[in-house]
Amino acid sequence: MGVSVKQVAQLAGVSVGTVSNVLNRPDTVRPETIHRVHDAIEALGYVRNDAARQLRAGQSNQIALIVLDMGNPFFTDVARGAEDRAAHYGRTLLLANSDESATREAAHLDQFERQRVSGVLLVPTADAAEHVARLRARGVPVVLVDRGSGDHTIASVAVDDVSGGRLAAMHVLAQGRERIAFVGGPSSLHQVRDRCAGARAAVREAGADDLIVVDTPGLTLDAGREAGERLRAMVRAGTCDAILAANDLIAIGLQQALLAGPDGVRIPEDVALVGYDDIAFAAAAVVPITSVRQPRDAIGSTAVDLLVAEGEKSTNDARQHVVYQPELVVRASSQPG
Amino acid sequence: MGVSVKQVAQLAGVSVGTVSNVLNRPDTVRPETIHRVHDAIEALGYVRNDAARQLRAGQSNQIALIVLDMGNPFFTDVARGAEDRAAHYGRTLLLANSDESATREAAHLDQFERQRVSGVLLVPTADAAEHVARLRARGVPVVLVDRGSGDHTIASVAVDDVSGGRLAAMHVLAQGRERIAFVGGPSSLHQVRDRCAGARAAVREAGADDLIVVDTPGLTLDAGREAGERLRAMVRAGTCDAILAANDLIAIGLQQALLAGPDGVRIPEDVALVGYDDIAFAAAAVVPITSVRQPRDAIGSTAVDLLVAEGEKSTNDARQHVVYQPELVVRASSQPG
DNA sequence: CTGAAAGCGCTAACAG
DNA sequence: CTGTTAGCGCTTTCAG
Repeated sequence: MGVSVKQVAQLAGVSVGTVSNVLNRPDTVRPETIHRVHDAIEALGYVRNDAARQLRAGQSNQIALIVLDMGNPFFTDVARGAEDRAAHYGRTLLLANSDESATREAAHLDQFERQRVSGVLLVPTADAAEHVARLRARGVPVVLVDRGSGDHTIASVAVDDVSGGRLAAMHVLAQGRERIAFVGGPSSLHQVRDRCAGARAAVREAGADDLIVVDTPGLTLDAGREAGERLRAMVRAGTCDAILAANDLIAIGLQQALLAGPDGVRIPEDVALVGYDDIAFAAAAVVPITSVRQPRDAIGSTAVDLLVAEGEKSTNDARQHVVYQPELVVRASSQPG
Repeated sequence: MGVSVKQVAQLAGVSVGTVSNVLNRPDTVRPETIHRVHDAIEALGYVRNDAARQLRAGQSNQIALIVLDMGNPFFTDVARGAEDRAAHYGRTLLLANSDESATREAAHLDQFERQRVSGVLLVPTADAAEHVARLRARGVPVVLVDRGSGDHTIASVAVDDVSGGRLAAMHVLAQGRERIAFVGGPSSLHQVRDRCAGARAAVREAGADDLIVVDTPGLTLDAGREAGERLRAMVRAGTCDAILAANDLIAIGLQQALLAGPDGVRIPEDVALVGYDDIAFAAAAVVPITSVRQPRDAIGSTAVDLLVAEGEKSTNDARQHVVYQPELVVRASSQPG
């Protein structure tokens, strides 16, 4: 079948040990021998077999990243940041998508464990705790991404979502809006809960009406559209004058539904709209969407840094928890009007 | 380090061969033994080592997919289709991003070759021919995606981009638009060349002015915005009344720049805009964008089908070439005005 | 500086 | 039905 070191060695007239040395520690081999070996490799089209190498080594140099939704540009940006950083450490990034499903998440984790990846970056689903515990029990380094871990022994990189929710709410409150809705879900996701909690706190402090919470089955364009149908009626009835979305996909979907049809409402005149993540498409929407920006690249690259640092710790050492502060980017969808 | 079959065998009081049988051919093992082995696996937290298994097997059951831009929802949709289909065959999909760079593409291909993936689905960069030839010489099955291969011995799944370009052009020509621009690049990409060629052919046949071709450095939002700055002036000067974009990211970027500022132009009154791919965000743009739809999921899943079929062929057999027909989805950005 | 040999964890014969 | 054993391709001592 494949070409192996043995054949290379034979053609070059050396032993397999020497071929291995040429490949991994060229400085210990005579230049002329190196040359001969390289010629043989070229001639035979030899390609190293990672499975064998990894079997020998005991683990791979691959890092896995599991995100909640590959269709969300927020996560592809995080992935890009992680991939670049991983390359910097000479590691490969394996990308997987849980689609917010704990089952799919578990399946991917199993697969990665069998592959003996050197670590896992996980944007966890709601029910991830158990899977994570199992992984760590087996000694697989884990970094939680886009979510602070309550557990001090698990490293994490996150954005202060409570603060982000507060930021969004205070922005619309400052314009005198008082009937504020928060749209997102499932509420089992921490991102959703925290952003909602932040918004609710701001609303309470301002003495406005209680936050209207609209639950959605997921953080997608479609979910946003569906919620928008319901909210359009509320806006027309005057029971809602500002909407905070749990992410930009929801916000974009909401906007489409709010503007649509003969009974469409005006943004921001009738209702202000604020998204979350500040993906590139938020600025390109029908009415450009105000959004809470997260440092997407930095989240990914920092996660890789933490994972690499993880290698040097024992299970019970304290872990690092990086928390970024979000930032409000104001656009037309919430312009005072 | 890790727990191996040997330890499982010992605890269960059987031999390693039996453990392997329990795992891979349970029907050949007495139920009670199976039970004992499973208990031991559970107790020890045994996880199969894929590297060893794969080394033994000679190749993995992983399929690789390399796309041009993970940030483009078109490709994530293709990837989703491929992943689902791969799972259906009991295979895992490895996802990688070349970012339109032949260097990155080559690096990923090398990596996948070392991993002995069972095949590669490739959305090729402009300079991929050489890499592909090398892969195939080593016996790695390859399916070209989103691009018909001139070579009959390489399987491919594609969309008729010439036809798609023609569709877009005929649509705006039918509205009496005669000064049509095509925006996209780099022109080394076949997608760009074919779509442009189709548009040009339609324009010629209609006897309109020659197609104005605006080259961009990539198929991204940013590239679209930059091109939009230039085109806005042309529209105002009356030298352009319709724009065909090589994809939706370009179209969305274009639209942002065209509408922006005090000298912004109106869409579709001053200029019609047509995109390509029909990603979800096209419908959510400031002015919803008319687009040429491709069957994204089907492209991904068919690619996997072809790759699997590939397994049974010898190098010189003819390969299958699936070509989908695109479909025009008309929205406000090109509404007769 | 180079060669010989052991062994990583697994599976697939082949014997029992 | 179960046990024994020979490698898969590689790296890494340990001798030469």
